Amino acid sequence: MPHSSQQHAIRLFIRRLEGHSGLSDQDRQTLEGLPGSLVNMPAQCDFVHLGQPVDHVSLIVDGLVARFSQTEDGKRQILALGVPGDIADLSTAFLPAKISGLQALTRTTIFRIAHSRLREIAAGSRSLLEAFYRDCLADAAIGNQWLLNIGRRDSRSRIAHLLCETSMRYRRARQDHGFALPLTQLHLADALGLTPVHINRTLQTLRNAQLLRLGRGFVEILDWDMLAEIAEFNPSYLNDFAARMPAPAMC
Amino acid sequence: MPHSSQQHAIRLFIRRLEGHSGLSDQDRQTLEGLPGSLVNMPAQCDFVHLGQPVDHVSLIVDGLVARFSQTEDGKRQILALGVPGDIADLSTAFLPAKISGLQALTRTTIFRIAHSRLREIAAGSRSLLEAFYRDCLADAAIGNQWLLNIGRRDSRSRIAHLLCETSMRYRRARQDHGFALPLTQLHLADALGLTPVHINRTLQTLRNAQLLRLGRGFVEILDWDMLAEIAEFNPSYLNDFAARMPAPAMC
DNA sequence: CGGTCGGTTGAAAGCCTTCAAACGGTGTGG
DNA sequence: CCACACCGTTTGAAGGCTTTCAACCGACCG
Repeated sequence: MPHSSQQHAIRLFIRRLEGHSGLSDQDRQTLEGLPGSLVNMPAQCDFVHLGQPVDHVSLIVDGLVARFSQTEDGKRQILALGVPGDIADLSTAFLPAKISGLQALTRTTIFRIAHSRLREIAAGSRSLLEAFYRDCLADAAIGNQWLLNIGRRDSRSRIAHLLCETSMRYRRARQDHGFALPLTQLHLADALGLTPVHINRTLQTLRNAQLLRLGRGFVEILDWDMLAEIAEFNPSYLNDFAARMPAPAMC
Repeated sequence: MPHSSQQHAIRLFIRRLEGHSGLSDQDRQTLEGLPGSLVNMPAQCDFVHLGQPVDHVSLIVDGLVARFSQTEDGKRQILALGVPGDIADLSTAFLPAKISGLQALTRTTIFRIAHSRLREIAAGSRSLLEAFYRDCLADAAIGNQWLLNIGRRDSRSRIAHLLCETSMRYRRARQDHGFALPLTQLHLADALGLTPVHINRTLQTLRNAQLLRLGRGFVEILDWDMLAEIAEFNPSYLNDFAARMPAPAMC
C-alpha cells in the first residue's frame, strides 16, 4: 500500500514537529494532504548528488539516509543521519544549498515534496513556518554535537556517542525495543571522521568490554550506562525528541 | 558614542540579513529600533556559560566571539565564530539550547537583545521571521563545512580553510583590505580540533611556503590562490555573504 | 560455484599529541 | 627605570592514536 506508507511517514514527521512546536489541526491536515511522489532507492545509492540543485525535499518513509559532503579527493563526511519521519534536507526549501548530497544507506523509500509546495504551506501558516524553523534548529543542534564529537573525542567515545544518539533517535521513529542499525563500518567511518579499519578495531574493544553486541545490521547495547559514560552522552541536545519516546527508562 | 555604535552593529546585522533575504522598510525600522543593552567584555571572557539558560541574544558590536561546547574534561570545541553584525546565538531565541557557550576572543562589546523582543518582532513580520530562519540556515551551512573540514582534512588544509573563510567573512564586516585576525593559536586549535602545539608547527610550514605572514593579531594572506587550493576553499557555502563584499577580486 | 561486499587482521608508517622547557613582548609594581 | 610576572609563541623529544596498504575470510547472491 504505497499511499498508506507515505501517510505513515508524514505522521511521523508531524510527530517530530510536535516534539518542539505546536501545530493546529489545520496544520496537520495541510501536512497530511501534501502531494508528492514515492521513490525507491537501493542501498548505497546517491540520490541527491553534491552540487546538484534540487527543487524538492526528501521525506524519509523507510530506511536510513545520510546527508554528506566530500573533499575533492573523494573522502566523504556524513553530516547528518535521517530516519523515517525526517525530512533529510528540509533547509534546502528555504535556503538553496548545493554543498551536501543525500545517500541511501539501506534500501530506502523517499517521499518527494516540491520546494514550492512547502514554501506555499509555510506562507499560509505562521505556526508551520515556525515548526520548520525549529526543526532545522534541532538538526543544527545535533550537528553542533557532532562537531564536538569529531573535533575533541577519541574513536572510542565517538563511536559510543553516535550509537547512543542513534539508538535514541531510531527508537523514536520505530517503536521496537532492540534496535536495528543498518550501518556498515564504512558508514560509521564516514560519519565519525575515521577510517573503516579503525572503526573495526575500536568496535572490537567495545565488544570485548561487553558493552554491545553486533550482528549484520544489528546492534544491541548491553550496558547503556557504561556506553553513555564513555560517550559523555547527554540527550538534552536532542531537544525533547527523546522525551516523546514510548518507554525509555534507559538513562 | 555608545548609541551610534549599537546602531552601526544593527545596520551590519541588517546587511547580513539582506544578504539572503528581502526586508521591507518597516522591517529595517523595527530592527533599528530594537531595545537592548551594551555590555563590554574583556578578552577570554566566557560571557555565556555552558548549560546556563539565557533570555537574550548577543549581537556583536565589536570584537570577535566564539560559540563553543566542551567535553567533561574541559577540552573545548569552537562551533562558530561571530564577527561584528552577527547575532552569535540567534537560534536560542527560537529554540532554547544549553549546549553551547559564548566566549569573547578579544575585547568585545555586545548588544544584548531580549529573546522576548526578538520573538515579538518576528511575530509581527513574516519577512523578518523568514530572514531569521535563513540566517540560522546560513550558520548551519558553515557548520556543515566545518564538519567536513575537521572530519576529513589534515591540519594544513584545516587551517588554510579557516583562514580563507574568516578572511572573507571578516572583510564583509570590516571593510578594510588587509585583515586583522585576533585569534591566538589556542583559539585556532579549539576551532579546528587540534592542539596549540600542532597549530604552531603547521602554521610555520604555511609561512615557510610564503603563503602568509603572521603578526600579533594580524594575518596577511600572501598567496590567496594557493591557500584556497590547499583548503579546497569554495566560497559558495557562505551564501552570498561574500557577494556583498565591496571590492574583492581575490578568488 | 565464482563474484562481490562487508568484515577482519597484520605490519609499518605518519600525523598529531603530550610533556616540558625556553623565549619574547607587554604590562605592572616597586 | 628596572624587575617581575604573565601570556602567547616556539622548540625538542617521545609516545600514541590513527592511517595506509595489503591480504584474507565469511556470507550472501546470481
